[in-house]
Amino acid sequence: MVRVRFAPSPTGFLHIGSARTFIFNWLYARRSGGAMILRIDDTDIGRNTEASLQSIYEGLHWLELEWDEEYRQSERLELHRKLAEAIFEKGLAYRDFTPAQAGEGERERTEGAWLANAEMRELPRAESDRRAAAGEPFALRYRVPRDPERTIRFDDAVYGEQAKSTADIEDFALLRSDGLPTYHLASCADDADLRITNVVRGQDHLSNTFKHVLIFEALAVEPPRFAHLPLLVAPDGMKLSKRKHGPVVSVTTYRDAGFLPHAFVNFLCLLGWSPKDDRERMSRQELIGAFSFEGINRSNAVVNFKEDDPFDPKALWLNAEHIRALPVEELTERLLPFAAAAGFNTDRAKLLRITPLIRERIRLLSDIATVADFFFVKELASYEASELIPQKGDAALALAVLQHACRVLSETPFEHDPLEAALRKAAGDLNIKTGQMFQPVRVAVCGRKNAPPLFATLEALGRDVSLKRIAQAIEKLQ
RNA sequence: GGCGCUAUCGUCUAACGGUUAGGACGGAGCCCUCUCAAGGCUCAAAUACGGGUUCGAUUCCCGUUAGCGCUACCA
Repeated sequence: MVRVRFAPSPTGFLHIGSARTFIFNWLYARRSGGAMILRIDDTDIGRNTEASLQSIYEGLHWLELEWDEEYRQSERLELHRKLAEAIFEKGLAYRDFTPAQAGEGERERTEGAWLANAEMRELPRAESDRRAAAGEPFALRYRVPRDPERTIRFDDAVYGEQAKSTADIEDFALLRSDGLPTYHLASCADDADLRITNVVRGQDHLSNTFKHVLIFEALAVEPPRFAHLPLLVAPDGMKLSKRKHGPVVSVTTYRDAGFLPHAFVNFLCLLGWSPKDDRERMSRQELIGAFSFEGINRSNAVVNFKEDDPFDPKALWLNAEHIRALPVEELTERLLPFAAAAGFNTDRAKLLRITPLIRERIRLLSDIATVADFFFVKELASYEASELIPQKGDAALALAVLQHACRVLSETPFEHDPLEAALRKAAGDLNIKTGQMFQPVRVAVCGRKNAPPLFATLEALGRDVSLKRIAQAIEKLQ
């Protein structure tokens, strides 16, 4: 039974790289009929925030990603301590009474010194026990095999065979001097206890994995299968960080801008993974069906955002693709909150008529605010009278067109086909091109030149509004 | 500094020794057309560099360079 986990530390808003890690875990779990576990890695109590925790839940819920089990490391500290103790009793760890380094300061890197605290490593057990009993604080360090040195190995599902000499692994901490477990210990202890079969996480943990293999060995449990994911980086090649790159790395930014959760998941999947058959837009089922570790790349992927445009153009395109693939009813449902946020007075029934007119013209759900405003506002924003003048025409022609349109429209049924027939005939009456006929009418009713097809627009707007706006345009021209 | 990982169009990627190095986004152009979109077609655009191995390297090996990661009693 496959068991995978996503283990965020609640120290900031949900990062898109974290979301992607969740997704790859989830895809693998769903594909193999396994369990998806959410484990909150909150052992660093000082840095945890409730807001961050909420942001994780919020982001995951928005993405419509669900999990089967949930744990908090802070509630499992007994287990961590017990296992650390067991490792110590086996002689595979030692107490380090060196006071914790204050501040970050430059550490001396004289040859080998960083590897271990030789004095503490060799401290006789009796003395170690005495000092501990006397209440002297200590950190517990893993006693990495030195003599003879060994090669630690594991087979990464993405990066292949990995090997590292113990001569290059430092005596890392298992327990801090306040008794709390470090990430390495807590993570491995929980992975072992929760019977995690596959650890899928960011490549920044690739070199840590050797330490983890050592911990599993000390715990006498078979390590899980590892799969490391290439990192998401900024256009300058730097690892995406909440601090440096701000809102563009936050999942909620994409939600608020009007990305469809499935489109965003689709986009994230295509960063560092490929179905290898040129498919781009994929449904969730297709993603689950196509997912494999073999499809994962080994090099970092750039999220192509810019300062003036926070969204990767491909993400925008993919979102538009998903929008166009959505049934009108569902798209309308998704659009409703964005229409409300734009201050539009609307209801489901009205929006249902407008959705088909804008679905090919929006890339983000929030685009409804700028693309469909004229369907909702009472008064059109003011525009230049010159906009009403058609190609190869003048104000007089515009005026003639609008006056004629006014007469024709007041006696034409406001439905697509009759409107088209009437306005085409009107162009004939005036002996002008259809474009010259349509453009002034379009500007009059929409307030601008670029808008959805005219007849459907008129139909959606209705006779009263259309005629009123044409009358106002005529006034503007006089 | 040490250790590790990576390197194909601007970006995301395909090609697991033999291809005119493919697709997508973005860009340019054309077509369609009542405008804008959408759609269709076309074009420009890449194997970091140097050595090997091989009849033949994007692909395998070594080196260089560059980038990234780890090197905390953070995760």
